[in-house]
Formats: sequence, structure tokens, C-alpha cells
Amino acid sequence: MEPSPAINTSLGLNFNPPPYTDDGSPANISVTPTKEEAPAVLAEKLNRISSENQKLNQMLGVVVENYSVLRNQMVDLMIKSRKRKAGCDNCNFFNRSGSSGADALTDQYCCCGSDDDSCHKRPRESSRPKIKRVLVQTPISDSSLAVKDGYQWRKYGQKVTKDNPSPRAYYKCSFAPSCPVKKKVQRSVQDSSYLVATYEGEHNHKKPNSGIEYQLVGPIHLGSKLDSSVSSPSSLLMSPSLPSVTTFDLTKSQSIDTLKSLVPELERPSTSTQQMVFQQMASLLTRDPNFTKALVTAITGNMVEKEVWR
DNA sequence: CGGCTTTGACCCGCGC
DNA sequence: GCGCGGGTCAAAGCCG
Repeated sequence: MEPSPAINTSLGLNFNPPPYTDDGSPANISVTPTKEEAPAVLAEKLNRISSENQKLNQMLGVVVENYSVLRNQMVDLMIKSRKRKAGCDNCNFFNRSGSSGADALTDQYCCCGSDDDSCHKRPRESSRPKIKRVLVQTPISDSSLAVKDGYQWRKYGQKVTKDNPSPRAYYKCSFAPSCPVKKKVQRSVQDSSYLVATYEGEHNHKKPNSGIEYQLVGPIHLGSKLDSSVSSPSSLLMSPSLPSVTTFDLTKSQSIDTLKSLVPELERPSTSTQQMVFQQMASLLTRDPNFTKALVTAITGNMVEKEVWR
């Protein structure tokens, strides 16, 4: 593996909370400005907020740009790596999975354009439904196999498969037959705290309850605990869209904890007031879809980088 | 009563 | 051709 170019993908989030006194109250901020100084103080605050907002926007742009660069580099490296393994200099796609189970990704994408049968057969885009895979962390005690993705599903079957002790549930979009999307949900055989949802096809309608919940999606490194077909970089590239993803419901306080665990710097405030300020800031930020998207993009980009060049 | 889930039966592709 | 296993069907049951 080639060494990674040193690209800083850290968010560099520096909230710079105002200094606090021992009793937790802000030290240098006048809570009740006099009538004379109120306009000046407000204008100053406004300027400061505008300035911080501008800085945050710039940081966001850098983060997104860095992710894009990293992603392109990862794609290039994976293609090179697979070409070496497959021994096909003209072909950039990946080996077919031998399994036909839930963890199998059977689509291949060949770029060599060769009609030689000794090379790989190219799937016909028009005849193959798009396959997207999603990882969702759920309590092991939750046996419902329900993945809340904003769409309505009708369960039409459940089977116990050979390679996984947990049953696999089959769902159709409740808009069927006009919407052809199907979904298979099964607990990961390697880490039963994760559900693996495999989506086939694309919805031809909007989410029935779109906007109710936020769903952060992006590839996440889960180490060797999960089955390799889900967590490996190759599977990331085999699916048409971001395939191996984890889901955080940012409307829940649990997600704030998740955010803090992902960005340890956010845990530095020590006093209860600072904690409260953090909670409020995190809550405000995570309500902004653009911010959450960029945040996950940055984090997952960093994770993918570590995985690829390990 | 309509919609959804459950579950056994059936279909079909694949390997031997 | 046969067996195996994944995927789907459809009747029965459940629930609001």
C-alpha cells in the first residue's frame, strides 16, 4: 500500500467558549447591558457571530474538499489493488462474491470494455436493480429487524439462512407494485448489534415521512468485527451509492454522545455550564442537515483513509 | 374491517 | 435428475 499523503481531515472545531468563573457564569460577558451600551454590545456580538459563521463555512468547505480528494485517492488505490489481484490490466472492477446470501454483492462493474469472455462479464445496468447496503446499530434485544429509514415497508417473508443463525426478513415497499424496491434485513453474523439492510432498486416516490428524522449516512469502519463484505473498502466501491453506512438518529440525545465519542475534542469542557453550552451548540449544529452531512463526510473520510492505508 | 405480520409451502436456480 | 438453499407466495392470525 502506498503511503498516504498527509492531508488533515480533522474538523478543527474550536468552539472557544468564553471563560467561566468558578460558579459557572461567564466572566467577561455582561448579561444585562445598560441602555447606552446595548446597541454597541449587540453589534459587537453580531459581528463576532458573523465572523465565526464565516470561519465555520470556510472550514466546512475545506473539510468537504479534503474528503473529496481522499475519496478519489481511495478509489484509485482500490482499483489499482484489485487490478493487481485479478491480474487483468484492462479491468477495473472487482471479483464476484461467491456467496448468494445477504452478505453477497454480486454486481461487478467493468471498465475495460472487453468482449472477451476470459475477462469478466459486465452487468447490464438497465436490467440490474441498484443494490445499496446499510448498517444500522440496534440493541441486540430488539428482535424486530426493523430499520427506520423513512419509508414504509410491508414484510412478506422471513427465512433462516444457512450462514447466519438470525433470520432474514424480506420487505417490499408499501407503494408496491408501483415502487419496485425491496429490502432484506438481517443481523450481522459477526456483530449482532448491527443490522444489515440490503436495498434493491430505487424508490420512485418521496419518503412518506421525510423530514421527521435525520439519517446520517456514510461508510464507517467497523474493523474485523463485522463481516468483511460489509466493512471492506471493496464493498464500498461495489455499490452504486454509499453502501456500508451506519445510521444515527440525531434527534435523539444518544446521538450527541455518539458525536462526542467521534470527536473527542468536543469533550474538553469540564464545568457543568460548559457542558450545557456544548450540548446546546451540538444540538443546534446537529439540527442543520448541511452540517451533519459535512461532519459525517469528514469523519467517514478519515475512517476510510485509516482503513485503506493501514 | 383493512392493513400488516407470521409462517409453512412452493418455486427456481445452482452445484454435484 | 436430485438435493439444497434462497426467495416468494398466500392463507391465517393479529391489531388498531
